[in-house]
Amino acid sequence: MATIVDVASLAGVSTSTVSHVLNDTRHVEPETRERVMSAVRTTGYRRDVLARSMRRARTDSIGLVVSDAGEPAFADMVHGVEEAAAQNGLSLLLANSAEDTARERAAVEALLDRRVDGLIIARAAGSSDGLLARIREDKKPLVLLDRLADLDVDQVGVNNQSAMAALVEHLATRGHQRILLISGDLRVSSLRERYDGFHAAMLDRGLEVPASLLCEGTVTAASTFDRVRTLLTTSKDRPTAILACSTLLAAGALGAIQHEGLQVPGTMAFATFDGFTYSDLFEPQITTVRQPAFRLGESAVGMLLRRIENPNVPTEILRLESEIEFRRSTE
Amino acid sequence: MATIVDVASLAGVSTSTVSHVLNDTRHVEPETRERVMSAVRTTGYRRDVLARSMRRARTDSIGLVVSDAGEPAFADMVHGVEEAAAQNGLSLLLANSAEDTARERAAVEALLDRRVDGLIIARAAGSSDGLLARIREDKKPLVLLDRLADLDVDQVGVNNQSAMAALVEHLATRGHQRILLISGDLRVSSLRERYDGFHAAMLDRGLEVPASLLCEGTVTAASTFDRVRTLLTTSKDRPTAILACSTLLAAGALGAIQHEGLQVPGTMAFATFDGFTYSDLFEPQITTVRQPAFRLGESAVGMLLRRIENPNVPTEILRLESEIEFRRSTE
DNA sequence: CTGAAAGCGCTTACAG
DNA sequence: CTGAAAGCGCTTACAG
Repeated sequence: MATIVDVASLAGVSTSTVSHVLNDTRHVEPETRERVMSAVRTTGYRRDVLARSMRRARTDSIGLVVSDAGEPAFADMVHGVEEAAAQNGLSLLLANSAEDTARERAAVEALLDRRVDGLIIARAAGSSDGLLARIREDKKPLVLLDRLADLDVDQVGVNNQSAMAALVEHLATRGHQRILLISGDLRVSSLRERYDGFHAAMLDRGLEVPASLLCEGTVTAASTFDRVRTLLTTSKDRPTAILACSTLLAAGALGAIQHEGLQVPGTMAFATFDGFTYSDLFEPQITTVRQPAFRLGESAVGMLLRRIENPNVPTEILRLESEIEFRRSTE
Repeated sequence: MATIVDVASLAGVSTSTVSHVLNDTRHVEPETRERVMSAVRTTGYRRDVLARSMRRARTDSIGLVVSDAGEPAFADMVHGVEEAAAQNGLSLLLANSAEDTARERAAVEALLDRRVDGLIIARAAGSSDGLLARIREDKKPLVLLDRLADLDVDQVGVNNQSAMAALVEHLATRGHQRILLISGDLRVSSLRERYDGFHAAMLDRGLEVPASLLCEGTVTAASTFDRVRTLLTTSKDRPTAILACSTLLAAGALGAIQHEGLQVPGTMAFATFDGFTYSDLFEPQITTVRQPAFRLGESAVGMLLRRIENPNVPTEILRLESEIEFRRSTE
C-alpha cells in the first residue's frame, strides 16, 4: 500500500506538496501538480482515511440508531438516511437498539467512539434524557428522528395529532361512536402523540372513551392479538371501529378480528398508522396514515449537516405531514 | 478530551503501561493496574478508536452493500447483518447501490478507503467481476450475499432451484400446464437461478414454455404491470397460473390481474418469491417462497468473521433452504 | 514487571 | 511557490 511518502519521493516533492495537491488547499505550480498526480496514478496511492480523520476533526461519517429495524417505516427511514448520506459523501454507520435502552446506550457509545460527525436517533421506548445529555457532553451534533422530545434539540417527525384528528373525524362522520384505540407503548413519543390526539379529537366531538375501548402498552403482535380478542369477546358494548397506531399493532388486531370472524368493513371498521406495503393490492383495503418515512430520513440528514456546518444555528423542529390513504375498511 | 498521556501522567506510569492495562496485553501489577484504572475513571478517558485502528490492522467495522434497500427481503438481511455485527462488537457501515453499478463501485471504494475489516455484498444487476477483483487486490475478506457467483469466494444464499421445483410441482399437480413466469432481470443471479429452475422443472414434466408465457427483464412494478396486462389480454392461450420471482414483480403482476378483473385463485392461480409481510392477514392469501432473510444476513457475518480470523480457510458456499408457505392462491 | 522511543500516515503551522 | 518538521493518539518491539 503506497503512502504519501512514496508519492512524494517519486514526484520529487515534499509530502506537504502532495497533501496540498490532493486537498487543493494551497496553490501548486501546474507542472508540479501534474508530477504529483502522475505519481499518484503510478503508485495507485489512496489516501488513508483513518490517518486523515485523526488530524482533521472530521470523519465524514454519521451514525444512525433506530429503535426497530424490523418495522417497514423504519426500514424506509434508514433507506432515506442512507441515500442522503451517500449524496453528501458521508458514510453511514447503522445500529439498531431493538427498543432496548441498554443496547441503545451501547450503540451510541460505539458511534461516539468512532468519532462520527453527527448522530441521528430514533429513540428506544423508555430511553432516558441522560443519553442525550451524554451526546451533548461530547458536543456532537444530533437530530432526533420520528420519536421527538420536548427538548432543545433538532428534530424531525410527523404531525401525529392532526393525522389522528382527521382519522377520527372520518370515522365519526360515518357514525362511529365506539372506537377502540390500540395505542402501544405510550413511552414512545409518536405513540403518545397519537394517543393524546385521539382523546382530544374524541372530546371535541363529545364522544366518550371508556377504558374498555383502550388497548395500551402491548408491544408485540401476539400480545396485541390476545388483548384485542379479549376486548372483543368480553365487552358488551363492542366497538364499531378499531384504530391501530402502528404496523405491529395493526397486525395483532387484524388477526384478532379475523379470529373472531368479524368482517372488515362489514361488521368492523378498521384503520391504522404506518400500515403495510402494497396494501392497495390486498383485501381488506385498509385506510392508512402513511408517514413520508423516506423523506423523514432525508430531512434528518439535511438538518444534521446544517448543524455540523454551523453548531450555533437555532434549533429546528420539523413536522412533515402524513398522508391518509382512505380505503374501503372505513367505508 | 483526555488522552492516554493524561492518564499515564496522572497514574504516574508510562503510556505503554496504560495501553497494556487497557488491552490486557501483558502482565501489570495489580496495584499499578488499579492506579491506571482509577486515572481512567477520573479523567473520563476514552480510547481513540481512530488512532488505535491506525496502529492495528483492524478497524472492527464491516461494510455492507445491498442492491435494493427498498425490498423487504433486503431490509431483513440488513437487519440480520446489523444484529450479528453488534453481537460481535463490530460496527456496520451500510451502503445501497440501488442496482446501479457505478454507485456500487463508489460504495465499495468508500468502504475500502475506510479500511473496513471485511465486506458483504449483494451485488447490483450487471455488476462486473472486476469489482470483486478490486476487492481481492486489497486482500479484503469478502462474502457474497443472496446474489451469488460462480467464483472462488465465500457466499451465502438460498436454494432457488429446489424451491422453484417444489412450486412447479405444486402447480402441476393441481393441473396447471400454462404457467406464466415473471422472472425480472436475468443478470441477477438469484433471478437467473429461479428462471433456470423453472425451465428445468417444466421440462421434467414435459410441459412447454412458449415465449408468450415468459415475462423477462422488467425491473419496476409499473413496467411489470404493463407487460403482464399485455400478455393477459393478447395471448389466446391464457395462463392458468402466474409465478412472480420477487416482491416487486409480484406487485406489478397482482395489479395487472386485478385490473383485468381476474380472481385469485378462481380464474388465476398465483405464487411468488419473497412476497409481502403479514400476508397471512390479507386476501388473496398468496403462496409464497419465503427466504430466511434475517438468517442470511447473520450467516454472512459469521462467514466473514471466519475469513477475517483466518484468511486461508477454504472457500465456503452456503445455501439455506427457503420455506414455501402454501396458501389459497394456488388451491 | 515497566519505560523510552519509534512509528502508523496523514495535515498544517512555520519558515524561507 | 515549496519544504522541514511537529504532532494527532495510539501500539509495540526493544531494553533493562
